[in-house]
This record gives sequence, C-alpha cells and structure tokens, in this order.
Amino acid sequence: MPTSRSYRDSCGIARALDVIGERWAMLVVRELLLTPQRFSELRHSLPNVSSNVLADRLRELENNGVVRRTPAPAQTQAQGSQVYELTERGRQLEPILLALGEWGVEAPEPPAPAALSATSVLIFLQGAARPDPAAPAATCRLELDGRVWTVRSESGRVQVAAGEPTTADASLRTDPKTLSSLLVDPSSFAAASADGRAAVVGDRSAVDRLLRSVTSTTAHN
Amino acid sequence: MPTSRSYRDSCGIARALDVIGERWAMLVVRELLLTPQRFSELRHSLPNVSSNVLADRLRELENNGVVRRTPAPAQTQAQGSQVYELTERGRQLEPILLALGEWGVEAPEPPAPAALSATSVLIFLQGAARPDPAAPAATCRLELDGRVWTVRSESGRVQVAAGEPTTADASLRTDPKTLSSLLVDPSSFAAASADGRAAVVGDRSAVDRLLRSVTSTTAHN
DNA sequence: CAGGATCCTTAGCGATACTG
DNA sequence: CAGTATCGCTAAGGATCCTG
Repeated sequence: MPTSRSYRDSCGIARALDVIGERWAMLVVRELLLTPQRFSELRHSLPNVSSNVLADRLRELENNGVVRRTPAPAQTQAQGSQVYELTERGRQLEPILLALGEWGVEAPEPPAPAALSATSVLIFLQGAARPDPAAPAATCRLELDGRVWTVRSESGRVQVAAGEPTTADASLRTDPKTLSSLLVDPSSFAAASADGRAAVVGDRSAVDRLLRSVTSTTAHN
Repeated sequence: MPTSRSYRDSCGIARALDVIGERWAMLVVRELLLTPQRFSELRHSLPNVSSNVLADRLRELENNGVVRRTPAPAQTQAQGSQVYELTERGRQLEPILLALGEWGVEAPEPPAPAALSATSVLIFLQGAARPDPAAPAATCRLELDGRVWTVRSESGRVQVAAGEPTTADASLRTDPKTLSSLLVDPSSFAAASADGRAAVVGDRSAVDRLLRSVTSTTAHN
C-alpha cells in the first residue's frame, strides 16, 4: 500500500519532498540515474530496503511521474520482463542528487556493514574526476556485479554508460567495494589483482589512468 | 528521543540522507536559510510538525553539525531565550534546497489547507526574480507574521535580509499567503489592500516594482 | 510565555514468508 | 523473477502537561 502523507506546505521544497521525500525514494532514483534497472537489480543494489517498501516506492514514483515501467530491452536475456527507468522529470533530479552526494561525502561513515552499489561508485567516479588537459584518453570495459559498463576517460573527465563498449583499451572485472578502494588508493591494485578481487584483460595502464583520474580528491564515495 | 536509523550505504547521497533525510529535517533547514529562528517561530512556520518531532529533528541536526543553538540576540525582547541557526555546514545545503524547490514547483499542489511560511515565500521571491538591467531599484521594509525583513530589488534581482532596513522606499505589511498571491498577480494588490490583507506605507510604486520583479514567471511558490 | 517533555494513537517501516 | 501478504516495531502525529 503506497504511502500518502503530505507536508501540506505550498513551498516548492515541501512539494518536492512530497514526491521524493519518503524513505528510500531518492536512493531508488539514484540507482536509475545511469541506466534502467529491473526490480531484482534494484533489490541487489539496495539490499537494506525490504521488497514491499521497494515496491511501494516504485509505484509511488511511477504515479508521480518520476519513474516509468517499460518492457525490458530485447537484448537482455529475460524477455517477458520489465525495467524501471527515469522519466524526463525524474532525470531533472540528477544535478540535485549529485550535489547532495557531494555534500554527503563530508558526512560520517555509516555503521558497518555498509552497502555500496555499482551505480554509486560510478556516479562518484564521474563526479570526482579531475579535468586535466594533459591526461591521456582511455576507454575501459568495466564489469561490476555482472553488469557491463563503458567507462571513457578523456582529459581527466570520466563518462560512464551502460552496456558493452564498441572498442576498449582494457576490461576490468571487479566489485563496487574493491573499485571504490582502488579509486582511493590506485596503488593497491596489485593486491586486489593478486587475491582475485580485480581482474584485468588488455592494457593495464589504461585501467591505471582511469583509476588515477580521481586520485588526490577527497576519499570515500 | 532522536531517530537513529541509517541507510547503511556508503554512497554520498545515502550519507547525506542519513543526516537530513528524516522527515521534516530539510524543511527545518529551509526555515533557517534566511535567519536564525526560535523554537516557537519554527513551530509557527511549520504548523504541521508536532513539537516532539521538531525538538527531535533540531537535536539531531545539532548533533550532526548542521544546526547550532546560540543565545538569542539581545535586541529581541525575549532575553533568556535561544535561537537555532545554520552552521557553515548547514549553509552549504542552500543551493541544494533551492534547486529542490525549483523542481518541486512543478509538483502537484498539496491538499488544502496548505501552510506557507514567510521564509518559503521570501526564498521564492529571491529565486524567481528575473534579472533586468532596466529595472529600477527599490528597498522595501516587509512585515510578515510579525517579523521584519529588508527586501531590496535592483536590476530585477531581489535580496532579502532579516531585520529593519536602515532606509526604505516603502513598508508593506501582509501575510505570506497574500504576498504569494500578489507575486502571482500583482494587479490584485488593490483588492488585498482594500480588505486589509496588505497595507503599504510610503511609495506604493516601489512595492509594485518589487512585486513585478517575479511576474511572468511560472506561478505558485 | 518560550521551550520543551510525556503520553497515546496511528501509520509507515523492516523482516520474513509466501505466491503467480 | 517480481512482486504480495503478514506481522511486530518504531517513528510520526496530536494533545496535554511540565518547568524555568
């Protein structure tokens, strides 16, 4: 049963919160910023939300025009399935959530064990990259939690897109937490590679350039 | 008893929401954007929050370094009292909340009867003003809910500050809802003045210039 | 009177189990 | 896989009462 309580305040901020202020709602939007996702993918990315609450939030966001359900793209193996994606209205939340995320980086760490979704790390990677005209370009295939992303670093700017790259300098398979730690400390790559938490195929220096595009930035995602 | 539940997610967005994501927290911050306020003023501006929840939110925000309690300034009549004000960290939320408010303007109206605080209207007034190099300047004294503000319009930009102006072209006394309706439709000023919802002393054209600095903008606050 | 604290009720949340 | 159903818990809502 969807939540229907309102702040009953005409202010724009309160009205925004009537739509995306319920618990978990903004994190659902966050998960959809980079690509549409299925229900089970959202569950995996947000392991601390129970399924009924997630279903409620999705329904409310859909009713409020922030999220849309569409048939899953044919390319994915599950045919009869659906995905949730942001509407244009929902996409307008992107700069707001990114700014909120930058503010939150200065907030205390959550109590362990903390979740960390692929989307979170990739958003952080995009936002924390330091523009640098001298930085050489690199395109990496990145496999995270079984999903493939195309990550392009150019002039120190990083662009992330869902799906297989058409061409890539290297392919990196790892998990979000390891990737996050590699962004904090790229020199730990050898260790991560040694114990199997990260695996590279192709040009390792391309991966290194990518990892270092955010270094000497405030840590943590 | 303060709320202490966490999303347990290392993402910056989730960590921000651990701090300001509880119900009413962002609206408390909104109320403090323009000036420090006392507990009773916050209760008046946020009539739909119960006093225990408001006290909880203030304590949590204080513990998290967003809000600070300080002795009330001597100029106000209540001596032994305290005010809540934003810390530097809290002030950094301003652009985020303003952006959220712009997004929320497109959201559905809340069910009546809806609250509308002085701060909400003034924030809207500041943000919705249309820069216009040809617009003549005006300084108005504005009395809203018994509090006095200094509102300066210059080149179509509007600046709001708490407290009495040193000099003003006009003084307007009204209430937030009437002011909001006047911003939507400045021509209704005569009616509002006639039935006592608005009263001007001084240069009425200065008030008119102020009101019209936001007109032909999307309506509602 | 400002600034809460206390008490009670309700509704949203969290966890688990279950179904098409 | 994609949700529903159920249930105990806890935060929110509302009123009242206390304290300097």
